[in-house]
Amino acid sequence: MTRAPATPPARERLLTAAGELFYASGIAATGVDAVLTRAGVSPATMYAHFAGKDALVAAYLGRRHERWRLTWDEVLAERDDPVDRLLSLFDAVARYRSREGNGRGCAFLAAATELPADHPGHPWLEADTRLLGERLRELASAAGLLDPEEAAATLLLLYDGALNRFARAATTPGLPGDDPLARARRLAAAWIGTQLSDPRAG
Amino acid sequence: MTRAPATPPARERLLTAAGELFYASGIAATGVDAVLTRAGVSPATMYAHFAGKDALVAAYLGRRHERWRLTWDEVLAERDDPVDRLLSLFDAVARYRSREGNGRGCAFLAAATELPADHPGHPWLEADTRLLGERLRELASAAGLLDPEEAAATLLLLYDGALNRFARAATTPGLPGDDPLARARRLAAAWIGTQLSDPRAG
DNA sequence: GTCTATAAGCTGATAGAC
DNA sequence: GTCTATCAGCTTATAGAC
Repeated sequence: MTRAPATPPARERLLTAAGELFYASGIAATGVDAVLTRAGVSPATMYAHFAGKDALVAAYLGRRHERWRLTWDEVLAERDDPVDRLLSLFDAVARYRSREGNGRGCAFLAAATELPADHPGHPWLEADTRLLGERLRELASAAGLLDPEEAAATLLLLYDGALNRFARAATTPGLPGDDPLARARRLAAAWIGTQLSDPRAG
Repeated sequence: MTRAPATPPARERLLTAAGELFYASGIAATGVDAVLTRAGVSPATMYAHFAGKDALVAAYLGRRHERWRLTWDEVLAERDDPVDRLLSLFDAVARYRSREGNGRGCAFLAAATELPADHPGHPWLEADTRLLGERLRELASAAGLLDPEEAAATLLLLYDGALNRFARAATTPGLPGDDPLARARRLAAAWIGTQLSDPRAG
């Protein structure tokens, strides 16, 4: 009855600990020792599961990308109106935040500033960028916007802005307590409105 | 005739080299050796000018903050119209970029993800955040906007968004080649327009 | 067979002595 | 300016517990 599961989640605990520490303190600043201690895993076990720290970092980024994509899928599945589907980007971020608690902005952008270009985790950064661009272009097109490319660029600007505000708020406590995500969504909705009603806008 | 200047710019060369390397490769990933080599300075000389790497990092951030502030001052001095003065934020970034070439987004935000909260350079990150907020509130107020706080938050969202787009573009080459800064300025100008003409907006 | 505990080697960076 | 001590972080090896 009180038996441990047949496959003890050593790898799982490593990924969880790595996710928390890498995101909270930065990748370079987080030592392997800290991850091992938090996960309660011995070095030998870790190196049996991952080739090294770089591989652990890559797995951390891959898992984060996967969860973000699933969250967005989930929100999209609840939306029918084409404009709502386009704006679902912001709702998905809100849900991801409430679920995983990413109070320090975009993990992929943070990783991009820390990792060299040939790091094994780098493909995940590009995957994130590509997913955002492609989906937004599709959704904008489906919403009947004249220039999907333009729409994607505008929404990405607001999306990146909101995430960056979170990152800045994390470093400077005294900031005004408004919600950047709600603001970004409002601005996006207003902009989409101008695109739908006035074909000459731009 | 070929005499070196009376005050050889050892400290200056160090700050220049540090600025280039820290910004391009990240602070944690850049070793002191690399800075010394690029500056052509010996370790002893460096430790005579700076207590250690942390102090060098703090000086790098301080200098960057100072130059950014001066650039914005410069642009502001050329603007008379209150709305132009409010939008000068984006023109100042453009000028700073063309002058210092910051192709990888906001150095302070990047530093914020890399440095621990008790790092000696941390006050500069807060100084940057404070300068942005205070100035924008003042300029928004002078421009006659109803809610300067709201205006500052909106412009900061767009400002952070543009800088974040630069950072993302640096990691993923295949992105569309539009100018996020021009887009942010356009969106800001349009939003300000709604605030001036329609007092009930929000 | 999988995981833990401990310890030691290696690399490179920081710091300081000469 | 050179050269070396010191230290931290990553990795691997050994030995034992469930």
